[in-house]
Amino acid sequence: MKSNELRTSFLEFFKDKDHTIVPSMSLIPRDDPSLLFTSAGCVQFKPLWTGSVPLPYKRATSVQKCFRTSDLDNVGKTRRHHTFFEMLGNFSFGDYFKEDAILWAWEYLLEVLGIDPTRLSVSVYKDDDEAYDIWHKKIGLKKERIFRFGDEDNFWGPAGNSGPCGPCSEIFFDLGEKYSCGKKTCVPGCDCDRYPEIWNLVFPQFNQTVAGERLPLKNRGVDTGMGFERLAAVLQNKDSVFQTDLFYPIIEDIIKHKNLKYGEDRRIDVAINVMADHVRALVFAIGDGIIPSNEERGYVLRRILRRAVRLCRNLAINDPFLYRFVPRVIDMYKPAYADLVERREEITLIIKSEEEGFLATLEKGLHQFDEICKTRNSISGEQAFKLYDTYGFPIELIQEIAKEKGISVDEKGFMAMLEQAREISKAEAKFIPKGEWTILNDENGTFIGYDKVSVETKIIKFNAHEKIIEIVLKESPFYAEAGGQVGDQGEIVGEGFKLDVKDTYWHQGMIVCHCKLAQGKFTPGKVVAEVDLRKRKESARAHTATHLLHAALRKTLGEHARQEGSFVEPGRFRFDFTHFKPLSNDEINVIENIVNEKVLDNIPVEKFNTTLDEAKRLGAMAIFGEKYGDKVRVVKVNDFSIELCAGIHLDNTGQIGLFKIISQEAAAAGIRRVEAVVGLRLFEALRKSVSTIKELSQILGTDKDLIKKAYDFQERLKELEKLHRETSVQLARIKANELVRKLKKEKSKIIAQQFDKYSPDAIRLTADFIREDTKNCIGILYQEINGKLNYLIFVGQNLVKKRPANKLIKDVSKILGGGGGGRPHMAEGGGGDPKKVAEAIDFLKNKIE
RNA sequence: GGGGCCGUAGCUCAGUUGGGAGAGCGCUUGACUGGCAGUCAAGAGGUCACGGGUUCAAAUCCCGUCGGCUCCA
Repeated sequence: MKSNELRTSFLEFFKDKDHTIVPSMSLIPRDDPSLLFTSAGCVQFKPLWTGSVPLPYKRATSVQKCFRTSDLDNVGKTRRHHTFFEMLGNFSFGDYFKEDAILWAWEYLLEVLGIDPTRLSVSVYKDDDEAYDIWHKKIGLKKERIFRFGDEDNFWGPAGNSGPCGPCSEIFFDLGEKYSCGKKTCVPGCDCDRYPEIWNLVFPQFNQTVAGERLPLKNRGVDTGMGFERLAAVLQNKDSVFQTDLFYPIIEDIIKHKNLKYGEDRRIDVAINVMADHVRALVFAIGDGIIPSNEERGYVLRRILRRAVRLCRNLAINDPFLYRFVPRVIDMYKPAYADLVERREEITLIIKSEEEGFLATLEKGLHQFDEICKTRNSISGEQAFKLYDTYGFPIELIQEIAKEKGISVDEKGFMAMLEQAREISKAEAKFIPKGEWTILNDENGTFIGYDKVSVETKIIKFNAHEKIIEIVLKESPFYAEAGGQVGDQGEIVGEGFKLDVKDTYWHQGMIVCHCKLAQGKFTPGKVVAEVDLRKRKESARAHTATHLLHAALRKTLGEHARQEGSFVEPGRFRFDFTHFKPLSNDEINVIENIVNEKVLDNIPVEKFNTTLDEAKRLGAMAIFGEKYGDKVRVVKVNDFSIELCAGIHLDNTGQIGLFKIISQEAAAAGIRRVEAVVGLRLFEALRKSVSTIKELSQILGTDKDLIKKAYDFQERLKELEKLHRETSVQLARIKANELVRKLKKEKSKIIAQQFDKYSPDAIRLTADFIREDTKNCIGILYQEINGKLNYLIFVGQNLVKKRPANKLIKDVSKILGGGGGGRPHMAEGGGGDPKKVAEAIDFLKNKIE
């Protein structure tokens, strides 16, 4: 069965059993900060089991995009590990339980897929007799094909650090003797390749807290996950996932490009597998809006890409290479993930430029490498770590190159330093209250902030740790960070205490206020919650302005200028959009004009809830990679701008006040970022710049052509500086001649001369000239500035060894009460007392005679 | 969120314990010259990222900001 058919057959099977087909969530998990990536099919459903949101359906089925890097080192080497994969799942929330889950799984495998039941065996949790009996009595599976395992294997979850978990039952497929590790202990569940686990049926019945406690789950149910790629390998009768139609077309492309042979040299096979896996993962991750970067998700992406590039090097590929296979991946996945198609060029470009970036980094690292090799023939742990940590040189590559050059690497020392760095990083990580959530009322807070900014309500959940307290309110006027708009700030006042709300965010369907205790002692109960209205207003100005900007960009630049992300805070915002070149000044002017026209037209901003279909019919813009429910909120300004958006907006565009773009830059390849300010903040900035210009015109003595005037001044200054330099040289020459003549006439060996109003440069030059003319003298040239003495001591070439100037100046400075230093032929000092000059000169006279 | 490194001429970079802002390439001009980066000479080009501090003196030391690279969480 082709994999594209397999997907549909699964969804159709469960649809027939009254399941709602739910689309895959983005690889970026929404409102779950404990997870970096969507790592399983159940992630998007977590709040449905805990009951923190109302149930939209009781049964669901999905094919979920997933991303895991926990086994990164194994990817490509084994027949079943990969970073990106899809998971087939069926889910029940307070509805059917073990029996139906098991019977349907069996039915699907046997009757739809036609799998030979004699090749299947199962496991259950050690004391889960209920599941055991269903397999044994209802299905009729023989006892020797049912295994009981403990917590390690048959208790699942939670995904992330808290949430639903429970016992599970796994289904294994027997590939046959030849894949076995041969040990006597080789039974289903063995680590070797013989019995891949194809389906895991989880029965979530507990809600594990952050602290590790397991509470009964409100909507206990079923959560199953079947590895799509593994299943495809079984059905297509392939040795490994890389030979299925989910990978092989990519592999074919790779070997065609470089005339490689697949299946002959394991080392080459592994490299090709890794490349195929990683490029597929990159396409999906970037498709969901993650961009390679130096932090968080983006960093994981960067690491994956670099791992692949490094393996390219092993195949003697030294140019950007991976990006070539993006079209193939997208082509393969088009039937199930059509939205990738329109992002093809962008994804290709991002991967290509990241590859180029890494190749440049490697170039720099190689330079460092050579520097080290110049001086010694081994690399210490510290040096290896520096190459790795500062120059981004993968340790594997350090070893490879060292091997080529025949030098050793202190791997133990390297690992020790890496471990140390990890510890430091962990220890300093951001403080999140580790305390326990106290649940006073097991209902969900509701957001009422669209209409109200102040409300009397009560605390229903809280998590306090010293002065940091996280709070869930029954009714929250605080907007939680979403859609790029920062969370509201404000205060919560209760009996005998006051809390400052520093931030508000979503956590598993709850609106959480991150607070700091400002006054009194915290006790839960009735409170008055009030949003900081001034900040809220300024945020709303900025947010409504992003919508106008978005529309103006599309109108000016074309339909491709689509929003990629935004960051909205009081009075200003950043807006990222797809566009391939910088905006010209003309374009910026046009865009600003359009937005400001809409502001001046004072158009009402309509906000209403509707269905997703209706919103689409209206032509609403949605942000790519965002997931929307069936009910959506639409924000509409005439026909000019219609967007899906849950953010806080103004009542009419006039409240924006004024709009101005203040900067633009590249956010990533193919993505431009503009920053703009609005409202009061913009007004403040304008006021400041007007007064700056006013002051400037006063200084420059003109109120027009300021720029030309400034250039003129600059030009004039340069001329004068040049003239001054030339004069200084001549003056120094004259002065030097004079002093040398005097020296010779007096047959003295010391020159002491006051040089007031000379520049340090001129004094130095004079000393240079004197040193050219006479080799046997010591000189001190000094000047008085602000009642203190600056001085320069020089020593003739023949005396440099015997009486180095930098030593003399230490002693002279002691006499004068200042400080100084320099080089043997010339030294400078300062801060001395002018009255003691004579004493210093006497000292020098003594030194030379 | 926490570290490391970096920011100096158009480009690639050097700049010792704080004490004259440099090299190579490129550019301009002139002379010489039959090649492969031709040779020689002269010249232009710098807010040493920015803002504070320490100091008689900061490209150099300290603090902060911005930007780039990089490692970890």
